[in-house]
Amino acid sequence: MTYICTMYEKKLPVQLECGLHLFLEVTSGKWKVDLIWCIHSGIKRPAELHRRLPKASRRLLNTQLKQLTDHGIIIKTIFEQRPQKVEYQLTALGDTLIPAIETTARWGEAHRHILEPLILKQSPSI
Amino acid sequence: MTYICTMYEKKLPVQLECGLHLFLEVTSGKWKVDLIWCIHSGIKRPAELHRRLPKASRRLLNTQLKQLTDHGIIIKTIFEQRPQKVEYQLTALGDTLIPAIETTARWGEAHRHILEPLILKQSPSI
DNA sequence: TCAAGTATGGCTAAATTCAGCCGTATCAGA
DNA sequence: TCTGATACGGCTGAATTTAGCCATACTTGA
Repeated sequence: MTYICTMYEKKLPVQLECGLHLFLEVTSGKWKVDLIWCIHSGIKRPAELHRRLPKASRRLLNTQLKQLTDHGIIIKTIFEQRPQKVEYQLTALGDTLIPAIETTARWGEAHRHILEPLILKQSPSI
Repeated sequence: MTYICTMYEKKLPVQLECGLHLFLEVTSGKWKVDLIWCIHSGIKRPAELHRRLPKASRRLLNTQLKQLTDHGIIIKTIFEQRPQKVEYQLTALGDTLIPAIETTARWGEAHRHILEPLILKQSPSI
C-alpha cells in the first residue's frame, strides 16, 4: 500500500445519498471552514493564513488546503518567480458555498446561548 | 478515569468561536443528520429508525441519539408501560435546525454532478 | 419452553483525523 | 555565513469516531 502525503485510503464507503452529506464531506475538517472564510475575506497566501489561524499546525493547514483544492472549492496558483509565491482563491463552486456557510453560522449564533453550555457540559465525570 | 456508555472525555479543546462550529459540533456524526431528518419525518421509535437506516449499527444509533439528546436537539420520551416503549421527537431547537439542513442539502444537490466524482476520486493509488 | 420483539450497553479493535517533530529547498538581507 | 522568510511533506503517535460481537432484561405469542 502506498500513500501520498499522509493521505489515507478510505476503507469504508462514503455516504453520499443526501445533499447534506456532500456538504459535510467538503466542510468537515478542523480548519476547513475557517480556511474558506479567510480566503473569501482576501487572505490568500499560506503564511498569511497560518498567522490568522495560529492554533492550527501548518502541517494540517496544508493537508486541508489540498483537500479543498481536490474537492474543487479553492484553486492554488503558484507564481514561478523567485522567491516562489503561492496564492489561493475560491472557485466558482467555492463562492456558492458562502451563503450556505452563512446560513449555518447564523443558526449557530442565534442559538449560541443554548448550545454553548450544552456542548461544553459533555459530562466527563460520572 | 471513569466513562459512561463508551463516551469519550475530550482532551483537546473544542472550537466554538464561529457559529458554524456550533452547527458542525451538533451535526457531525455519521448518522446524526439522518436521525434528525427521520425524526422530523415522523419516525419516532428506535427500532423503526434502525429499520430505516439499516447500514448503521444499533449501537452507534443509540450513541448518537444520546448525543443529540444531550445537545438539546431531540427529546426522548420513555413510556413506562409493558413492554417498554420509547419515542423521540425534535425539540423547538431541533425544529430550527431543519431550514439550515435544507439549505445545505440543496447546495449539495445543486452541485452533486461536480462534487460526487471529485469526492469519489480521493486518489487512493499513486 | 422457545422464539422473537422491545430496549440498552460493555467491550475490543479498526478506521480516521489531528498534533507535533523534523528535514528539505530556495532566496533575501545583515 | 548566519538568520529568517518563503514553501512543502515524511514520519510517529495521540485522540477520536466507528464497527461489530455479545450480553442483559422484559414481554408477547406460538
